[in-house]
Amino acid sequence: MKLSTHSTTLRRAAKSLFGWTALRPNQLAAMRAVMKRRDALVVLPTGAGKSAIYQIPASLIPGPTVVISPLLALQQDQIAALNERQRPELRAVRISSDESPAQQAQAITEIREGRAEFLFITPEQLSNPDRMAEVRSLKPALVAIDEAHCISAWGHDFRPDYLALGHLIDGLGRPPVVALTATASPPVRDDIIARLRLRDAEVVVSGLDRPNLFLEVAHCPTEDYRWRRLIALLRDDERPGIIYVPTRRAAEELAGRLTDAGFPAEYYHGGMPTNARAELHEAFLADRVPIMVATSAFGMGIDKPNIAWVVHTALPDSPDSYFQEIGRAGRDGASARVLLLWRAEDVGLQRYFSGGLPDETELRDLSALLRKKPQTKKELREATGLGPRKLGQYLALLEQVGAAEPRAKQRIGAPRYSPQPADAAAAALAEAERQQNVTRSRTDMMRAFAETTSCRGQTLLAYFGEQMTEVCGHCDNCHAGTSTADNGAVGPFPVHSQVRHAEWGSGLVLSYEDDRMTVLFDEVGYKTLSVSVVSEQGLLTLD
DNA sequence: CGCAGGAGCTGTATAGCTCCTGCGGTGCCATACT
Repeated sequence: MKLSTHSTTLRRAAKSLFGWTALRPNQLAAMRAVMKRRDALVVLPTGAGKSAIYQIPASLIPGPTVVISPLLALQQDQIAALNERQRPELRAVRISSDESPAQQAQAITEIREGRAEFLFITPEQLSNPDRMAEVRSLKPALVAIDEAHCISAWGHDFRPDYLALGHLIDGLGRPPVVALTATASPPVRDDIIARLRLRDAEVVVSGLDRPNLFLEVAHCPTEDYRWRRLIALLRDDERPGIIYVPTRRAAEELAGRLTDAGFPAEYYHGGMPTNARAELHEAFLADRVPIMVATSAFGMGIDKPNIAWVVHTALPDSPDSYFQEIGRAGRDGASARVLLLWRAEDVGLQRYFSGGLPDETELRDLSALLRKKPQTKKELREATGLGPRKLGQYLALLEQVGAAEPRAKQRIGAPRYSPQPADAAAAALAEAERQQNVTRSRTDMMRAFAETTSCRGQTLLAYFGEQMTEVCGHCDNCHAGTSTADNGAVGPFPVHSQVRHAEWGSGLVLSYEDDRMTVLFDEVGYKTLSVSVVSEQGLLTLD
């Protein structure tokens, strides 16, 4: 049988290349989809052998594999791990701003001559049409998108080239695509599939419940109370852990204060020199740093089994970030503690980060400029006086509404049938508002998680579209006995059904909890509604 | 949006209040220097 042939081949390759004697059912299902040249979206926790899902099939399929990965440091680790094995069918090279033109040319040659299998690259590199043509000529047989949630998390403003990945894959000749991530809520999964334009994708999702993590939340009205809760945990548990703080300054100050108090701590944030970051990262992995105080910069690529606790000293921007960050604890299966110390005022910072709607006039002028002739970002910056950050955000928005597109030689122009500047600006502004609504509603959901007296495991997993039939038994509310056990609560509309609200438009029913239901609306984001009010007043209809 | 820190006022406590201003995350890349 053909399927079992693939399974046998895959198992044999796993044994030969990695020395593994078995593959997990999830791994095997995803690998078989890749072998059959089907698109796939894989949501598995880090450490579950996620990379092997593309690496093993890639070694078997003729033709090279393009690996799109967001961080150069992460790429470096992955390339080193592959090349350490000294197998030609696993050899990896890369093209990035870290390589000289000569090194870049050599990487291309190695792939072309079949001496290397994997080409690691960032979306920013591929968005250069000249680079794209070069990679396309290698005739890649597979594209792997690592940390695929970045498309949703970063694409909209921070790294706009992530948004264009669908186009970029088309530019490579549309080989099969496998997208991988450790966390993705249902709307984020949909976003990944839509943006990458995956066709009939095989979606592999593992169970998200982490029974060895004890979830705990404390409302901290004063700084002093927060400090005492933190110290209590550190006294209790001398194993290594991470403290997430909201700002760079908080990272430096808290690390200093803890060290003075007899808890040796280091700090880590994105404003530090690259080599210092690399050293700290390595020291933490090697158990030489017991306590790491960090901003969200400390994250991807931290695959350390014995992280025993994760503390947040402020409300994260979303359950997505929170789940990703607490997920780094207890990978070895040992019991681990997860503590959120928050105040309502924390929301202010998140509002600032999500703030700043574009200026419609500036958008219109930029759109008009693009219609005149294709220009480089530098030329556009000089002509408009916009900062690089703002310009990037505006161009991404205009691209989404069909009023901008990349051209050769790093220029950006207007598509042939692009809308009039005034229309483009209005559409782009509306899109920015929609994105802001959704982002802010995620923060609302994070706050709801912090404030709930129900089971936290159920609440968190409901956000990710997983309905737990029992209370989790590993959170503070379960421990205190306040978790209500009216499991499998049902309401007037089935979970995952499409509904419509007169004001908020269409949305997706995510979960029920007591008398509350959570709906994700396309335009305004997450909303929690009272089931009885919805029923009595007929607020929702099936869409 | 909310905070920290400085300025300035009050009005006699060499301190305490209020107001104002500036700041706040995540990382590619390119370019211009040394």
